[in-house]
Parts: sequence; structure tokens; C-alpha cells
Amino acid sequence: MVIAERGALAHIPCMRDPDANDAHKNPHLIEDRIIHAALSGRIAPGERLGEKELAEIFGVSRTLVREAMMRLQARGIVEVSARRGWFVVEPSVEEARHTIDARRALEVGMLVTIGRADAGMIRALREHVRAEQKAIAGGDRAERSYLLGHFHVCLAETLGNPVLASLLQDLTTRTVLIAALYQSSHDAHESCGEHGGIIDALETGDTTEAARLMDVHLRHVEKALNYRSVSSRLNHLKAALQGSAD
Amino acid sequence: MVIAERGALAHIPCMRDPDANDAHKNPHLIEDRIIHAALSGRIAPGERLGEKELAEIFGVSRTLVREAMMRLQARGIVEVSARRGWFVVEPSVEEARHTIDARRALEVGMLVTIGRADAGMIRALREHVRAEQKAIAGGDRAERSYLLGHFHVCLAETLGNPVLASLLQDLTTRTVLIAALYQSSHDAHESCGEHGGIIDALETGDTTEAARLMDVHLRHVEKALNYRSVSSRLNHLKAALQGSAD
DNA sequence: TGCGGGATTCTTGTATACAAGATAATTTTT
DNA sequence: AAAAATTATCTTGTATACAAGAATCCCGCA
Repeated sequence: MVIAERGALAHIPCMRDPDANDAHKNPHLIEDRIIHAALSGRIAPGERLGEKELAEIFGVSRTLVREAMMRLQARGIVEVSARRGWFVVEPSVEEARHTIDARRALEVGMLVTIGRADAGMIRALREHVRAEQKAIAGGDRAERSYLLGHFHVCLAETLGNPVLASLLQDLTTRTVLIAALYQSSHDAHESCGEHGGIIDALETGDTTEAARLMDVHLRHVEKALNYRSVSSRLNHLKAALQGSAD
Repeated sequence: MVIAERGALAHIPCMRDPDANDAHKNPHLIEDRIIHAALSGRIAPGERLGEKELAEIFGVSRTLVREAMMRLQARGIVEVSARRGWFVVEPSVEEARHTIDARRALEVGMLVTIGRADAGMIRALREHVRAEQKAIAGGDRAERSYLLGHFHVCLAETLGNPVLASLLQDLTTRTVLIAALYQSSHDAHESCGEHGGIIDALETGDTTEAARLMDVHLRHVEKALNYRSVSSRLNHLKAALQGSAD
């Protein structure tokens, strides 16, 4: 039932509180788990999430599952097809561009406007990158995917803005789904290196340079997408039938 | 029952479809109405939104109301107090800063990264500002509040990014609530003028200048807040009892 | 063998019943 | 009359029942 007690899930703060593993006591558990699984690449775009199925997994009635799905819907992570089921979103090529553009705007803007970081912040960020490297070296794909995405959330948190962190969590989750959908060729090692470069710039107080590097980084993310090969059953068929959507 | 058939609500695209006024056929009607009312200043921060009450207004059961509230909760517009009720959020001073900082990051970043506008876009934006001026001159407070907030959503839409537009709708709604809560002294006419200035810069293709003006504009919004006077009953009491929260 | 059509099963959509707690009102007690 | 305890009322929290439509399966038929 429980996907993981610690390890990968240890990043989520509430995971230390035993109560938090009970969907009755922690109303956000279901969403948190789904977001985490998506961020870790354990839930694929287009995957069906049955209400009954989830209700059994979390030991609650469909009501609570449904409420969680409503919140995830508002966050752009799942969508519902009438009387067919809930599905993890499969952003179209256009939506994918809009999502990554939104991230560029948000993260570049963040570094330009509130990008001042003290020594403690730099230390925390370097720690995160170290964890990324470890996951890459260790071959832990889920942890790697999670940490590479979470870096951006971590950055917003470290800069002291939970509102931005929350927005970025949703956008990075969508980005991970997009990368899975369009078979991203992006190299984890390279991504991790770019994270380090951004921190370097931040450390010297050069927010403009940090912003530029972030812009480049996110452009790389988009460049690495292959808009021709869509790895989902449905979308694959759609693309095959209606010709090039590019 | 129906708050308004047209006029103020005519901005919302779905309002033209008669079906869309039926909460059964348009599952997002309840949220849309609440967002619109908040943006128009017709719903105050701290206001209680009873499930039963809303169910009667929209002619549906509590179930659908509840689902709408879940989505609004995920969007940071309402919050629930266990077995007491749903309330429109009353952001703390810190949350208010984070929200406006997030907007600065997002909107400055947006103009810097995707701020290129052609003649058609400029025309649409000028049209919007003209509507703002009309509402200001006509003394229509609700319309004025709505349009001044909606300008930023309109900007994102015009620049062609619905993802950003969606994020901005939620952030501007929160900003309107914040302005109401902290009795903003911001002058509508000045705000409208600043919108025009941003469009001017955009028209000349100077995205850097447009971004700078947006930064200034949003700093004005924050500067106009009075963090000492909180216009909500509860927060007022809280502030009075626990001393300066600033 | 290939194809239509109808029953069946499965899934969400919506309402409702009842539980549990919070608030308000009332009564009792001092 | 003031304070405390009790009851009543009101609100959300959760589960469940049933409706409605989608997808599938299976059987009859050409």
C-alpha cells in the first residue's frame, strides 16, 4: 500500500509525522503522493487514476479521493474525461511550450527580482545539488528525476517565497510529465551542472548572470524535447492519424 | 440568484453560452463566479462562504459546491476552518509580500522573456485600458476593480500564454483581496496610467523598459498597502491583541 | 470469418444520510 | 446576578446509494 516509508519520500516534510501517512488525518496526502510520484517519473502522462483504485490504496472512500483530484485538477496535473476516468495530463506540444515558457518567465523573473542569496542559502542549494549528483551516480532514476525537478522548488523556497515555490512545484511536475511524453534527451548530468552554475552566479551576487543561466537551462530543457515522438498510446495514435501537429 | 447576466460578467467568455449559467452543465461556474466577485471587490477577505448557502444560490447540492471549494482552495483563494466553514483568504502581511513579490517575478519575467507584441496585440491592450478609463470615469467601482486586475491577465493572454494567464488570475485575485484587507490607498487613475505606460514601452519594442515599468507598478501596489490597518474583524482583533505583527 | 447489436460491467456524477465537532443558547448552580 | 455546565443548533467531514453514460463482451447473423 504505502509506496515508500522513507528514502525518496524523506524530502517531504510531513513524512516525519506518523499521522501524516493517514489520509484521514492529512487531507493532502493523496495529492502529495501523486505529485511526488509524477515528479519521480513513477506515474506516466496519460496514466489512468481510478477513484476506486486510489480509494482502496489510501483506505478511504471515493469522496476523499475525489476531493484530492479536484485540487490536482485545479493545479493542472490531472484531468477528467466524463465517466471514463481521471488521467494524468498529456500536454499538447503547444501546452508544453506554454508551460516551459511560463517557467522561464517565472524563474528568470524570480532571480532578477529576488535573487539575492546569503551564505546559508548557497550552502543549502549546494547540498541539494550534491544530492542530485549522488542520485545520478547511484543510478536511482526516480530519486534523480525528483531531485532535478525539485531543485527549482528548492530555489524558490530558499529565496524565501513559498508562493513561488508552490507555483513552481506544479510547473516542474508538468515539465517532468512533458519530458516523459516527448522523450526528452536531456542529460541528467548536464542539468545538474547547470544547476551548479546558477548557484555559482548567485554566490557572486550576479543575479543577472544567474537569470541568464536559468534562461539557458530552461531553453535546453525545451530543446531536448522531441515533439515528433509522443510516447503515449492515445497521443501516438492521434499524431499518426492527423499528421504533423508541429 | 444570478449575480449578473451581462455587463460585468461579459468579460468571461463562457457567459455567452446560455448553458454556462447552469452549474450542472458548467462545472466551473461556481468558482468562476466567486473569482469574479472577489476580483470585483464584491466579496471581502475573511467573508464566510457557507456550503449550504452556495448550494441554494446555484441550485445544486453541497457536493458540487464542495468540489468547487476544493479547486479554489488549491488556487489559494479560500480556506477551510474545520467544521466552522469556508472563508475567503486573509493573507498575512508576510503572505501579502510573497504574493506581490511572486507577481513581480512572474510579470517582470514575462515581459523580459516573451514581451514581444505586434500591432494587433497593442490594439487589444489599449482597448482594455480604455475600458478601465471608462469604468473609472463612470464610477463603477466593481467594474473598475475587475478591469484593473484583469489587465494583467489580459496581458498574459495577449502575449499568447494561457498558463501564465491562469497563474496571474489567481495572483491578481489574491492581490485584490490583499488591497481590500490592508486598505490600499492606491489611486485607480494612477494605476490605469501605469498600464498605459507599459503598453507604450511594449509598442516601441523595448521589453526591458516595459519590464522596469511593471516592476515599478507592482512596487507601487505594495507601497500603497497599509500594513497597520487591517480591515477584517478577526485579523483586526488579532492584531490588536498580539501587538505589532509588522 | 467478419460484423452488428444488445446486454453487461465498469466508471464517474450527484445527492443524501449521518457522524462529529464547534458555536450559541439555555439552564442550572452558586 | 454571575459563572459554569448542559443542551440545542448549525456546519463541515465522510461514506454510501443510486443514476447515467462509456466501454466491453458476447452472441446471433450474414
